[in-house]
Amino acid sequence: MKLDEKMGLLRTYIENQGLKFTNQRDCIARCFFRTRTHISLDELTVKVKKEIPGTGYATVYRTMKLLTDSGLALSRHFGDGQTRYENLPATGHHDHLICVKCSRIIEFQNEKIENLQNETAARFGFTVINHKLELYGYCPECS
Amino acid sequence: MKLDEKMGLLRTYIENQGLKFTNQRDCIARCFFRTRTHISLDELTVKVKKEIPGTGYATVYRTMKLLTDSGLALSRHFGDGQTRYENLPATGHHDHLICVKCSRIIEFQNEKIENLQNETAARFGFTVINHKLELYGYCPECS
DNA sequence: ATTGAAAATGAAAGTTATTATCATTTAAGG
DNA sequence: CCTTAAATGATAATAACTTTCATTTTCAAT
Repeated sequence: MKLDEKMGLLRTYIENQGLKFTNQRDCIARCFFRTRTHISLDELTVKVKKEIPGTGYATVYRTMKLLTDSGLALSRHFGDGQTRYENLPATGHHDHLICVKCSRIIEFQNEKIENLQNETAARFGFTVINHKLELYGYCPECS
Repeated sequence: MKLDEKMGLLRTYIENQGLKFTNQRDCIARCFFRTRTHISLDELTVKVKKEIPGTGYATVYRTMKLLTDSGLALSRHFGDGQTRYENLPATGHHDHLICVKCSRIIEFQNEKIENLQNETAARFGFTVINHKLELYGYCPECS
């Protein structure tokens, strides 16, 4: 999805909720949409402050809540005690390979795994709406 | 693995580390090994206090750290902001189906998924030592 | 059994990340 | 331009986890 498209969706979401589209929200969303990493609130706040210096952590926090509620961002926990936010995958869902030594994170997709997941869930009568698959181990450099 | 076997492993681990096997550790470990749920520190502390009333949260915390370090317990995060501890699966690894409405957790195993995971990781040169697969959705009662 | 050094304990304080509060400022429709 | 509800930023409150410290306990060596 293109940046403008995301910004449009955000604007719509905000208006539908009777909320207001502010400078800070615009800036925070753009900063976030630009990132390719799994960014934390602290890291994002630093970026945002470079563009709008006075911006408070609380505002970044609240805006990321908006973004996750609207489905434009995903929040995840990897193992350090921080919530990290990630952009929607370009195409379909993706999962993570995490190096336990150097903390490198690689993303991957595997449709076969997804299918098996749905099959398995169906056996228990579950309807899956989301999933999380993380493989922990050693990356090529660390093993 | 039988209870006695686990207690033996714990004892060995503790002795090898030059630590001491205390009443509290014995009680906390037994209480934990008895549970079938994903128990939190608070919940476990309640159980332990029924057997050794004075026991402090910090001791339970430290003992569960011992248990996870020694590999006799697994710690997990599901979505409420709590660390939960679970017993080693009886046979192989298992994963979780989590109902987003009623929070029910069902465990399952699927060897085919495991194999695909290893295959996928290998393509990136990763050596997998552990993984986490959680499927979020609606259980039969909630859907 | 007694003793002494090292470790464990429990209470309480300290951390850290997250969430809420509140006085002030701002967006956006009329 | 006004009004008013919402947003902001500073700060306080929470919640879960982790550490500290004075006291107690374990356990190996008497």
